[in-house]
Amino acid sequence: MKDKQQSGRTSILDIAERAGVSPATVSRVFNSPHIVSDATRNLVMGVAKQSQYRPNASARTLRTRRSRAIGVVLPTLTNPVFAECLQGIAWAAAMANYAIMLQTTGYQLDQEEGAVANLQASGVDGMVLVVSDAAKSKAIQQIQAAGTPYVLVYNRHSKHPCISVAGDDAMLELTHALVRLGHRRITMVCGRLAASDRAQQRYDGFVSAMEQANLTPSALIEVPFIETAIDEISAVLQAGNRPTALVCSNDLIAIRAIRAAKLCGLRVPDDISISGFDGIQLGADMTPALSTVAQPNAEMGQRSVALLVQGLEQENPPAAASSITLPYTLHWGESCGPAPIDVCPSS
Amino acid sequence: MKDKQQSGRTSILDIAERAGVSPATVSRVFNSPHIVSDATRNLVMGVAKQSQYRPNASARTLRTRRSRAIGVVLPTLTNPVFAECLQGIAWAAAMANYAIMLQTTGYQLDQEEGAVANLQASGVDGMVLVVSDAAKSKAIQQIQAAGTPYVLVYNRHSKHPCISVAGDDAMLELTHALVRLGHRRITMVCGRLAASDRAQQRYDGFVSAMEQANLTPSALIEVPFIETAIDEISAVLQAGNRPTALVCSNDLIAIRAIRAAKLCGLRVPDDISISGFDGIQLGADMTPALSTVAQPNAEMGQRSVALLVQGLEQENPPAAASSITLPYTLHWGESCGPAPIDVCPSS
DNA sequence: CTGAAAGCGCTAACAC
DNA sequence: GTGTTAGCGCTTTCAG
Repeated sequence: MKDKQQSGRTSILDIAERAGVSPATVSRVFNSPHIVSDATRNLVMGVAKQSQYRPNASARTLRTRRSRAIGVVLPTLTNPVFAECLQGIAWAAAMANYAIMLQTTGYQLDQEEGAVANLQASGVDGMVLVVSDAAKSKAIQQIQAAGTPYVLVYNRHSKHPCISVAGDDAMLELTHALVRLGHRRITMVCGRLAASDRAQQRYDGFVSAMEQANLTPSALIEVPFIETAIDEISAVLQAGNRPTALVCSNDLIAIRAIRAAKLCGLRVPDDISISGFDGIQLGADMTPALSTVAQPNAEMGQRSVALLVQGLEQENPPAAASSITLPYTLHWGESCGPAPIDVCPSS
Repeated sequence: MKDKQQSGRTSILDIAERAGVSPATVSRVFNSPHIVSDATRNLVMGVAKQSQYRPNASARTLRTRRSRAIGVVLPTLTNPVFAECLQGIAWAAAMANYAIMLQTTGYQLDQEEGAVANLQASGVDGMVLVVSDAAKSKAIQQIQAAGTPYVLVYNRHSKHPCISVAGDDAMLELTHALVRLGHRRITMVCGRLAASDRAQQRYDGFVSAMEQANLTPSALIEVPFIETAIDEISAVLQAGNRPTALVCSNDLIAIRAIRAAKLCGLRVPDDISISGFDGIQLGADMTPALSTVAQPNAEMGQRSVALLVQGLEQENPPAAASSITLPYTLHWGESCGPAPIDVCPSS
């Protein structure tokens, strides 16, 4: 009598039969409830509930060609900036009733392409991604070739739909502020430029600011993104005529720079000012609290999903024109201060 | 002549036709290449490649009842411990050629159930999750009712397959070490116990250690998981007869406690020792470097996927018996030191 | 407002 | 080694 549901899942046919209606009606109850009479709807709902019926996603996807899944491609979760963003993505996706499929690239270009390929194979409806370099990303080309809707986050490029912050402006503003605090010898510490167009843009802003202030930016320090690199930074801090300020391309690097400085016996910010970029939450809980350019990371994730979903629903994929530039905030923590006066004078 | 592929995706039928073979053969080429003759295999592969053919995942899933997707349920990505774990999950899943679908619960029980329901609806083959309380999780019951294979991470419970670390032992060991350093007034700062069985277990270890040392643990400070709570901690530090050591249930809380201490004018570790738990990577880059019980977070993620996938492949769902306890490491950073001698004597 | 029937793209018996 | 065929569970015209 009740041996029907034992093997496999209950299907729409079972529900139809038990409710004494056609499968089509059951389908309607789930997809367009309002076009079904109250009586039948309640009846079907009841049967479905007590049979613990769950529509089969693959069958639905196969039929409708829409998976309600969106692919997410991120460099790493080891940097909290992306974790925070992903949290925003997850919230927004849940709100919009989409599932998310995650892929991580480790800043590796071949992995980016692989991630995109996997996601295409999984049949996602669209993708949210942060790539190394939007300008020459093969991964993006693949996506476009397949006609999959997509939105970039953090990346900033006029030819793509992007949710981003004006990193160059932000860095320019930050650098100016440092100059106003009396700093003259300012060095930038960057993640590998080749692996991040954001770092490149931030560097540009830094250089502009220095030029406008008639200062020569000292040689850029390029460090790996994922490993620690405290040694490279220490070397610079121990050289003669060391910088009075270190401007870092992201918070993680700044935190390590602070450690490097302290290990060198320098006080932050008394002896040296150090700034970050991103506004990760932990930055505010450290001591000294990190001075940084705060980006609305979770919001950026949410917005990217919102934009993508909107494009999906109205069958009008997000285009470059719908890009959104979000405002940044200069967070003055405690890691930056006036330039020290007792340091050996410049040159 | 070439107007076949313009609408929709190319299917296995197209490839079969173009290659002059049957659809079944094309299927075989993709699923069991070795049972097809070299000649036909190469032929089909060629046609497939140049037609940019990608097997349709939903159709395959519908037919085989296996999605090659695993669901992941995590409390939050705002705590790097879970982000690091997720990174491990992502790696392992990619290695094993599985996709991952992510859901976040914010430590909310109803969200846990919702997440599981969504994942079931998405048709994942199995799930990896960390729940608030393994002992009484309705979410886990749902999973079991549906017969979906699953593995818990961080949670530790004899009735479930778990990848975990002995949090109680670890905390006991840590507390003993603190006692050996001369600390007598040690207070534990915990995330809400109700929201985390890990915190509960760690607390148990703390209490055991204190009892073994014939010390009375001062009242537990319970703080929220996600918000900052620096004020609550400061209050305790400013009270008379303050603790000489703060034992925190996770690194995030420890970092905030360090800030609270410093804001109260206390030096860490000279005036007060503060320890964390989890071993998030950032802890090592801070100054003082965080003293903590390090867990192999990424590895825990990897292992959980490995265990799950193995269970999936051999159609033998992971059981409690296959649980794995991973070793923890006491990381002595710089945030803990000998108890100060100048503090007002106890009672 | 509801039912009948076709088929989305793929795999797995089963024949040859 | 390869081809034929029958669905997996669902949605969606098209009738009524």
